[in-house]
Amino acid sequence: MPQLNGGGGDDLGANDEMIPFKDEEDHEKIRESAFTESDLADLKSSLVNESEISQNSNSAVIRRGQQEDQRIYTDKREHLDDVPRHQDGGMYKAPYSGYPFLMLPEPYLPNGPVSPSSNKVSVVQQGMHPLTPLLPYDHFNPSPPHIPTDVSQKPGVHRHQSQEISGFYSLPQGQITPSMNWPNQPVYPLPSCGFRQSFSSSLQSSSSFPRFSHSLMLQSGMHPTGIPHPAIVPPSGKQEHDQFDRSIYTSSRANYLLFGPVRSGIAFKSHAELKREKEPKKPVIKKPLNAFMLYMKEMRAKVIAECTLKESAAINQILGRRWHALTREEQAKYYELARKERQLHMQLYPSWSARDNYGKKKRRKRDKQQDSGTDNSLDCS
DNA sequence: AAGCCTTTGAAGCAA
DNA sequence: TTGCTTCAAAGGCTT
Repeated sequence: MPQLNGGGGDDLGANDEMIPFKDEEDHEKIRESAFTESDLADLKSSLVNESEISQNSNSAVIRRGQQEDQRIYTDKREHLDDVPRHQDGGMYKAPYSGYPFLMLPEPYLPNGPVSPSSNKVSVVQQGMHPLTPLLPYDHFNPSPPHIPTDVSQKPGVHRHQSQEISGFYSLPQGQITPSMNWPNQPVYPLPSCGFRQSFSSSLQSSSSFPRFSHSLMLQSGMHPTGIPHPAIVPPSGKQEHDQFDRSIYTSSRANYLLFGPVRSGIAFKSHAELKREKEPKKPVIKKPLNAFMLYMKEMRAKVIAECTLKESAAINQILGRRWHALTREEQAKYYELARKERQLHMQLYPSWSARDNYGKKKRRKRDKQQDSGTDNSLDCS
């Protein structure tokens, strides 16, 4: 299995990267009872009950149990390592286009070169998982014979560049595809039926910039390297708006200077406000996706098509069941992918912390639970 | 318009 | 170390 690199090499939380498999028996039971595409109708009708069950059971207890199981499973990881990996030998076709898996030229990476041969930029095809187009799934083998997988990235430990990453994500030298338009392209696989608009081509013109003229690309949604990145999002959707407003303000101020306060028709903002406006808003760097999130991204469209469902909550319940029904090997693909995601994320944003995004939501779930009193579990009769 | 729902996993933090 | 909290995605729904 994605080896999860046991052996003390995996610093990216490999120990908790595998789901708890209580034992084979349970797993088989899960698989037997797992959602099948043929019983879609049953699923829809039972969905509520399932959610009720899952909600009524103490989630904290469940989590705790899972964590314990994870510990148990950690011990089993040696087993997993014996499991044939990616038997299909095919490509991992995750459509997720999370990180571009760029090979950043030295000047672009805070920590220096990714690899000795890193003077190139690799980009993934749009609409595909960054690892997909370039990497046969065999590349996910965490222990390529020639590449050490040990990346020490514990908190507080210097995150050195992973040669593994460079080995994984390199492209033919100098290759840049015109598809590096992360911010605008949907991260999702677009099903053939297309419930979304096609990829934006706004940055297709990026092919016109010979290499990253990064000084011109330092805008929201772009990594400081000048490379757009899906993990970077504007602090709010209003950013363009704000800039627009500012331009209006600028011209209005000119009017004020020319025509005075009456004809200019604006009330000037306080010095503090002006200062605040001048400070560039920090783009939000999102958390890297975990294995389940990657799985959801890949499978959501499929579930939507199969179940004719649209509500994410319901879809996620299905995906949660399917996730548990996956074999170790199947899950391992996503754990490994998630590990790569975290590695790359750490390389791109060495100083980023998940804590940075805390408090983004205005109303915490906890607050709501306090408000509602005690039990907010579903009452489906 | 903003938050909720729903899932699992990773990370952060307090005890 | 343990246990809890928050966030990551997503889109319909609720407030």
